[in-house]
Amino acid sequence: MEGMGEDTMKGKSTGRGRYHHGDLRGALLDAAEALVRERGVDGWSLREASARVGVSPSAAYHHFSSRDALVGALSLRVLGQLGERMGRAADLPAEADPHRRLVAVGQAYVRAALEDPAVTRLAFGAGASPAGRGSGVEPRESGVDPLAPHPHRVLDAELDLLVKSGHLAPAARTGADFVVWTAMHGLAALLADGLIAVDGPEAADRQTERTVRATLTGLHHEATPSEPWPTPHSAHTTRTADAPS
Amino acid sequence: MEGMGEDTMKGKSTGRGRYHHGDLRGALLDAAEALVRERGVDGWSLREASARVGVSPSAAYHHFSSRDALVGALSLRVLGQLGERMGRAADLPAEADPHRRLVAVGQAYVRAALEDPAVTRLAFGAGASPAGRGSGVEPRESGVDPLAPHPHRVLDAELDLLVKSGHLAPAARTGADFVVWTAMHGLAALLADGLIAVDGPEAADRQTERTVRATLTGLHHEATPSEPWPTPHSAHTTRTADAPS
DNA sequence: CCCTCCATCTTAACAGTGCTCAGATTGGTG
DNA sequence: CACCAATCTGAGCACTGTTAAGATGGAGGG
Repeated sequence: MEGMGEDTMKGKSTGRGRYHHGDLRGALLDAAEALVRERGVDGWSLREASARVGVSPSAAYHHFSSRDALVGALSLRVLGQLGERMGRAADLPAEADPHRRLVAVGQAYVRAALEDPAVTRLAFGAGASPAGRGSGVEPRESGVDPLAPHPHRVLDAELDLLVKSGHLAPAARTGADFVVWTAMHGLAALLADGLIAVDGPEAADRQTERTVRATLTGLHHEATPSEPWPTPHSAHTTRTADAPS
Repeated sequence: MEGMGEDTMKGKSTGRGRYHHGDLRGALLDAAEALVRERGVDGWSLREASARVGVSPSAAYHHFSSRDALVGALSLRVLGQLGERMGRAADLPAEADPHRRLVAVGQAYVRAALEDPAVTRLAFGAGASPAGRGSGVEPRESGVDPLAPHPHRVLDAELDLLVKSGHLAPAARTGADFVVWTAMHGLAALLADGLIAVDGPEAADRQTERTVRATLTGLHHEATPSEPWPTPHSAHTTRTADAPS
């Protein structure tokens, strides 16, 4: 779905051997994303990404001021894609019920974390790195579709819709976005970090639905008893701190 | 509260110059934790931690099979401390109301993330690293109080109590721990990753209370309209992907 | 057409990293 | 006291992020 189409202009094919790559910045982002997916958030190096693109290590520094900047840019791109995905999920004509729309948004959010845990982890965590903020020179945020909405904004719009349609009391609207975001994000983070395991995307969807609905109507007001539940990857049981020789 | 008391047995003082350190493993964990606090999850090196303890870099490898193993052990220790903290918060005689107990547990969880974002991030994220699982030799999980309960277990017990006291329908009990954990964890993760900002611990406490209560009674059934809300550190606005020279 | 400009990329190098291995140093045990 | 096994040291390897100085070649003006 990506990784092909390395140069959009000019002839030739892979860009290997070409001195001027065409879109090195994008290619580096692609390579980094693939590496993150393959080997985890930190299981790769700038040099490796450069080599994969067919370029010397220092070439990357003409597009990103540091490795952290690369990660930050990738984070932005992934967050944008996530926002788009959420928006698309909400606009599916399947069911126009505002509750269902919100559930769909949450499911898109959580599924992304389930399908691509490492990339999602990177996307969420890039802001906390020490050099994350002020390492750059110029803010020109190229490479990212500036129209791509942040996940939080998509959620916010959805809640407005919920109020307008009379499904949420205006008094409860203030800050409700954070409550719902928190719920979605918690599930996504627990899955991405491997602290919880579910078997299959459908199970994740059910869990997401219950979580989102609970924040709206409350666990107290549940009708249907429910099905198989996540299993905790209990760190105390599973993970071990080892001592060698 | 920690970092002092380097050698519990034998005389001398700092352990510097002593060939046998006494408790190098613990000292390394302390140093690593301090470094994480000071410079972020990845802003430190094994060598640096070793140097801070006054020991050669390779000494660490007699206690941890790799750097990742150190991080994993630290994660376990921090999670244990978090569990204890949650348990303590629940047992405060302040208010015995089961709802309030659950809120207190959540507040302990979230406050930890707020006070020590980097360490908390490490604690949660250590399991997802590629070498996290099978890198070790022997599972002897020394150094960690084996009685320290995992946060999830504390939460679970609290929900049982909620059912026993008639505040939660048994039908809704199954999987409710995951729903509540998800909510707490989402807030903690968003705060630790800097995707949300609140001003002061009290604001965080209020947000936590609302979040936990929402998962129980639902946003729909809220009575009191509420106060200042978190501000999104909107990544699209704040963070920038930079391009040099 | 050529020629200059300058963004783009390269080669070379530096300090610092995780990790290994052969050997020095010890506290405890026979 | 002598030994042993645990503990720590020192040197060294392959690799990392990052920087500096020089090569390359596409774009635009003459």
